[in-house]
Amino acid sequence: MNGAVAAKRRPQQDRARQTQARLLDVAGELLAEVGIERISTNMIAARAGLSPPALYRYYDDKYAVLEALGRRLMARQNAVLDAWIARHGPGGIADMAEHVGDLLAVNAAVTRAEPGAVWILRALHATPRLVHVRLESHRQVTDRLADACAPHLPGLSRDRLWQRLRLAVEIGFAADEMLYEEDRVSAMAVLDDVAQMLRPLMLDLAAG
Amino acid sequence: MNGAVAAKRRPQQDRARQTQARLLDVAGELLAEVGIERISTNMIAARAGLSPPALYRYYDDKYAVLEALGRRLMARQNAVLDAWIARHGPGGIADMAEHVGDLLAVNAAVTRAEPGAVWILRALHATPRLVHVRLESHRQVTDRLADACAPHLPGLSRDRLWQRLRLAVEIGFAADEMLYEEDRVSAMAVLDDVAQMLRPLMLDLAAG
DNA sequence: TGTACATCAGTGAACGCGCGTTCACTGATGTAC
DNA sequence: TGTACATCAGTGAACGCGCGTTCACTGATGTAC
Repeated sequence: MNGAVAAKRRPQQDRARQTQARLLDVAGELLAEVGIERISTNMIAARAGLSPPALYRYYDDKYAVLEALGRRLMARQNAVLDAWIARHGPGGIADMAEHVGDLLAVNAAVTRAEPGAVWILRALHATPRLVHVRLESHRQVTDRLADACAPHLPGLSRDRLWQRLRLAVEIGFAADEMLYEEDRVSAMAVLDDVAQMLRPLMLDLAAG
Repeated sequence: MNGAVAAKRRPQQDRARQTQARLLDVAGELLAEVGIERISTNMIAARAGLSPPALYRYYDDKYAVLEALGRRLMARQNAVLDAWIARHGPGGIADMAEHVGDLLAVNAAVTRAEPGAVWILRALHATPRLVHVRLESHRQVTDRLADACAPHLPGLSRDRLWQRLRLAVEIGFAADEMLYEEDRVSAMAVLDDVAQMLRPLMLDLAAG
């Protein structure tokens, strides 16, 4: 009477864990090289040095691979977000507003480090069966920021706070993504400008 | 000795022009329904009530269809931009900054009117062979805005102006796109907030 | 330390399917007289 | 107004290919004694 369908079992051996991670690394590379509408399970397996069926030991189907890839990237983004909140959350809205540029910078660093990161985000965005992953992640980021801000804004409705931060999150990610295709702008200048724009949006919450 | 490869000849009859437009309409619908990695030329032709080879009378290949679809949407966006510039450009930076909300609103209206508009934009974004279309369009929008602003900002370097506006353009489109997947925010509130953020960014140009 | 055995990781070969595209063709439309 | 003819719009059938996925299997690793 244990578990109904029970997804995939987690790998037991070290070799397997490496293989599983390699599949994601390779999928990221391939997304960047050929895009979401050309990538295939056979391609991913081949590049990872595996035969096609091996992939199915780790993922239920093609979409499960891409979803796992997206979730891994977003978990890394969440980790730097948590670190930032731990450092600046206690200092209140003013402290967070002042250091919003740092958050953009560390997030950009995560994206830069992951192979094909920007193509992962775009693929999730452009695939109906996967949009929910990105959406959930952005909402989760917004939730965490709202949790960090709310204690310092006793008079403000949670809903209004959330909506403002949601927009800020979207803008932060959009600016980061833009840097990967637009080479006519300076990365530093853009991140500075975005920080400058988001600061009043946050401080405004405290004022209003 | 006329033209080398010469792309596709433009259709001569009315019937043909309607067919060509219908192919794009249908492609937009299908992008929204099945996404970039499931859409196919056979699918597009079938939904348009045509046999597969008919599509090739109008477009060289699958990517040409999607590119044409993207360009048609962007031409419509450019049209409302031009109207806005014609109305508010002569009034100077202050007038434009004040009415930036109108621009966001009419642009959002264009997106809303086109079937699958948001999926078109995402598909362009996620397909290596098509990214250049979106990039060119955003740059063109930025150019036009820079042309409108430059006469009122004699002291400012064109490059700095352009980079600022480029960011504003990206943010405007990102906010518009967000509205289609995030139902926890109010469209009006978001567009208002974005307008409020972009206003100082523009006025700042005049001041600095 | 050696070995028998259980479990885990990965393979070779194959499947049915729909893809993008081309060919030689037919039916529809427009034009000249 | 009628008709012969040129051009344009769309079709039926087929192609080779790589897709996602499954099957029954083999080789690698870990464990108990």
